[in-house]
Amino acid sequence: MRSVTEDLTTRARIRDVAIERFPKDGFAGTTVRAIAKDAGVSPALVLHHFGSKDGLHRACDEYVVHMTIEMKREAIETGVHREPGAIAATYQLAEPILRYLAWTLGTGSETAARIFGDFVGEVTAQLVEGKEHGLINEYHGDPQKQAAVLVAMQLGGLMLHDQLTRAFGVDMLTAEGLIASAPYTLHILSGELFNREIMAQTKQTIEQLQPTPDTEQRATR
Amino acid sequence: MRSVTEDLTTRARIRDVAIERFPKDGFAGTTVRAIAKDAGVSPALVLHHFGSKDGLHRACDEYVVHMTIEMKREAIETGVHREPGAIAATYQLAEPILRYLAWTLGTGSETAARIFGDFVGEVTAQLVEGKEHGLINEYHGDPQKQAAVLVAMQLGGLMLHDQLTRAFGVDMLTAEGLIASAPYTLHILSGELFNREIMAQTKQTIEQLQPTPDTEQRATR
DNA sequence: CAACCAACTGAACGTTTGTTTAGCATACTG
DNA sequence: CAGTATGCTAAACAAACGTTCAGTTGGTTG
Repeated sequence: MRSVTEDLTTRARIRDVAIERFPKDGFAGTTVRAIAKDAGVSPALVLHHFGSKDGLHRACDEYVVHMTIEMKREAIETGVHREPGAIAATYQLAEPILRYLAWTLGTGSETAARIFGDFVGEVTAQLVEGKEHGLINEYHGDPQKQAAVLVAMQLGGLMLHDQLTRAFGVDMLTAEGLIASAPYTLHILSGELFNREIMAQTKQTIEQLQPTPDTEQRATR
Repeated sequence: MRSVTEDLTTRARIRDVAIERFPKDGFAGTTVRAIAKDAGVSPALVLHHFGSKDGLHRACDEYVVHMTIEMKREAIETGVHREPGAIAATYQLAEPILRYLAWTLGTGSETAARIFGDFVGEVTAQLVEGKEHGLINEYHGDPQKQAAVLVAMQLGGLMLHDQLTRAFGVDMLTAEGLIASAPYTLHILSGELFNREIMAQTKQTIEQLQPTPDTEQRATR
């Protein structure tokens, strides 16, 4: 498989190197000199293009957010469930992007909050729409909070891809890994794993521990 | 509420400062001088007690793993669901521990693999036992893989606690946050959120995309 | 009291860090 | 052809880094 980074602008090549390095060694742990060496340029050029190390960080964030949106759009247009070949190609290209995304989400940065917020917004809409299409039975309480928990669950798999890769023996950031793990995820989400009565009962027990609603607005169904 | 770090050994105080700093600024981003300043000692003393910065890192890992085991044991003994006051106190003490844990899991270190592996082992046992007690209906495929996905989902909430805290308006690393979010989690796990038929059907569709089993050992139910 | 040991510090060491600056080549523009 | 951006580098800079070392406390032991 051909390397994608062959025929790129030098600027883009530097950025791509940074996107690979930051998640691996952290921001402070990644030196400008290391990035320059990987990209085959002088350290000065990195700063010539991005102004500063922070500037490079911002550029990486911007690019990854942009690519995430682009990937999502493309996935929808292609039709995710119908073309496993296409989604595989997308994933192949996007592995560093996903890795960077997972890293950013763990940093608690402003970008992380933005990405998480976007996902929650989208899933919230899907929850409301899903009730019409029949995919969603009924969400509990505030749909936005329901969406946030759902997104956190999903992203957990992304952030722990290294561990899941070890557990499954397949790279979790590829289509193959997704396909291998999806049945296990769906088994849980379809309610087939846990005993429904016991879980529902536990839920009620915990709901009784809720602090008094005070003057807070209460979420309605 | 009294600070817990008042009447501690200097060595312990340094370690606790490091446990707070590492997740916030990363390992490379945290300087020995900053740790020393926070602990009110000289930088030289940090290295006197831990040999090197890496030694301090190892000591933090060890301590957090130890505390995690201790907390789990204590939670079981106290009876998690019966004494909200006790669990609250435990959480109060353990917030930095949980934060450090979440950070470590994202680094892909050896400690992260160990912790994740421990969790998976425990949940796997719970899955098998759960079938007898009725909590578990039936797990899909390999119980260890099922456990891994489950653990990743759970830890997703831990690793994204900052985002969930914002979404819920309550600190997710406290008992209050746990209680606030638990009903939403249980709503999903009890199969009340998604339409079961559609999810089960999607699962079957994806199972058909599975690569040929080749010579791999196949997981049995 | 002398000897000792662990806890602790101030000052310094050599490296590495992000960044700056002056300058070189190439290619486009008038 | 002169002029001027653009992409790029080598060399150097001050600051900050992890670490070392000699030396000072204060309490314990013989």
